[in-house]
Amino acid sequence: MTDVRTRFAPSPTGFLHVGGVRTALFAWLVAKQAKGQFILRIEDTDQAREVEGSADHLISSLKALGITYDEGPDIGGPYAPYLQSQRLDTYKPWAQKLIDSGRAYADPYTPEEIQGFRDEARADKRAFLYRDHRPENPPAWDGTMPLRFKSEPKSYEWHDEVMGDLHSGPEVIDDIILIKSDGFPTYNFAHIIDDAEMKITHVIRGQEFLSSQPNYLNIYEALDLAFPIFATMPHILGESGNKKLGKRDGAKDVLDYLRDGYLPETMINFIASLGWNDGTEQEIFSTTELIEKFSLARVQRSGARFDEQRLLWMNGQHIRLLSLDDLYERVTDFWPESAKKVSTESKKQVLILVQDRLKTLADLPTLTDYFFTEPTPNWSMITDNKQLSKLSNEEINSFLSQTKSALESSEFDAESIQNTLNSLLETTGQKPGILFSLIRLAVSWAPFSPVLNETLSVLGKDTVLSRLDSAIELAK
RNA sequence: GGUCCCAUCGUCUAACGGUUAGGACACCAGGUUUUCAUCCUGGCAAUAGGAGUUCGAUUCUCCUUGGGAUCACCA
Repeated sequence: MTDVRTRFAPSPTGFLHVGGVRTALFAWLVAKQAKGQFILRIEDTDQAREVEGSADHLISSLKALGITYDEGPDIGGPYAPYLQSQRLDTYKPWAQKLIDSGRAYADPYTPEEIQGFRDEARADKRAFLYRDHRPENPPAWDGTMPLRFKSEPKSYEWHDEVMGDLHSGPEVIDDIILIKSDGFPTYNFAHIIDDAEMKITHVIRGQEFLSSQPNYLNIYEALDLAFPIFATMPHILGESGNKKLGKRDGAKDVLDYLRDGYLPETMINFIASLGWNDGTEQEIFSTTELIEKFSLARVQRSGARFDEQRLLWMNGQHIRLLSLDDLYERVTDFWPESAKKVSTESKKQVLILVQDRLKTLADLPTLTDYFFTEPTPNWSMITDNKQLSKLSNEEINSFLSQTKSALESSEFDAESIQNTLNSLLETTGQKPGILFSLIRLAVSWAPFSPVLNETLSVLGKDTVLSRLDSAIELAK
């Protein structure tokens, strides 16, 4: 068994979105599982569509997600270069081979003439095939005209690791362009050569290439190349509508998800589970588990919709799995302004309390701001509360005052506070839902906060007492 | 339009031809002698339609319908 070698071969036409990530991820998983190699190759043969800087952007996106490659444009490898625009000399002999064997010829038509043929076919309600207009005596190819493949129309049956057994008829085989008049090869030609040269074993790509697959098979044969293993991924659909997720339909840059506080392992887990599962009821997978358990055969054939709600839930799950130190590392850029000068120790104490509540790292400020700075009282949080709104200001004043004096004489570790709070319930005769909600708001004025006794303990006695004072003032 | 691919709860999905069609997200209702976005329990909710094969079809076959992809000197 030869080494498994898979590749991700994007064109540098913009940012990397979840659809692209999935293709890359699955190819990566196949390679990792087999202890083979994963290669990044940039398909930049269309200078017109190229977007400045997107190759670098692609590279940093893969790195940020932890999808590491063994060979690539920035790190080189045995089959360098990995930028197609730098491989022009590689394609020439292969093109020549086809010319010599009579399987490629110069296309003498102007684009307008071809468009004319196309319109004609359309008017006749039949499919346009270039080979119907194949010139009888094409001129010698001098590089200024497109080089066309001279196809041999036939039926094919082939196997696809994801889609199963596929077939096609001769009517889909045509004389496609191998080399454009600008001297660059088309994707259709270049990827076949590169995959062969780079000894790629598995060609994993999106569904949009399925209909040109028979043409590729025809070229492999003309070139006398063995077929690699094919795997066609179904598309990821946009949130609304059934369209393939693309940049036009609001597909987001994966780096944006990371900036929004999603963990790389969440993105990996989520994207993998879009169209794949291991047959058990497990939902949360570490990247290591994914490498171990992934299989192309279990990839769904139908498209999957991208569901941000599920992504959000999954991110919370992954955040909870992190060790405190790891989490602390990752939230470095997410603390509120007010926490900037606070010690690591204090921030970690706060982090322990909120780890269970974070859904994205970006939730950190709203969840923790009041630990580091004086919160702005918002009395409507009391009047809008179903239970608290029934209390009169006198009652509020009284409850808070009793709380204050009880806490004044209490030790301030979480357990002592809990005892103090519990006896407070007895002396005031209030339900926890009312008394504790009141205390919570008085010290935090936040919509959500962690367990009360621990929150108070971390805030510290002085802060708690002074905030209770302020609230008592407000209730007067 | 031609060709190809696809079709289970709203969404992601599970189910050697034999299951009360399972799980997860979301939603709803309870619970956790403490709020809450955590956690726990429960509920709602699906095999697109029609034939056929079979003792028995979500599963196999065909038709219909629906969705998608592709028909570039883009990838």
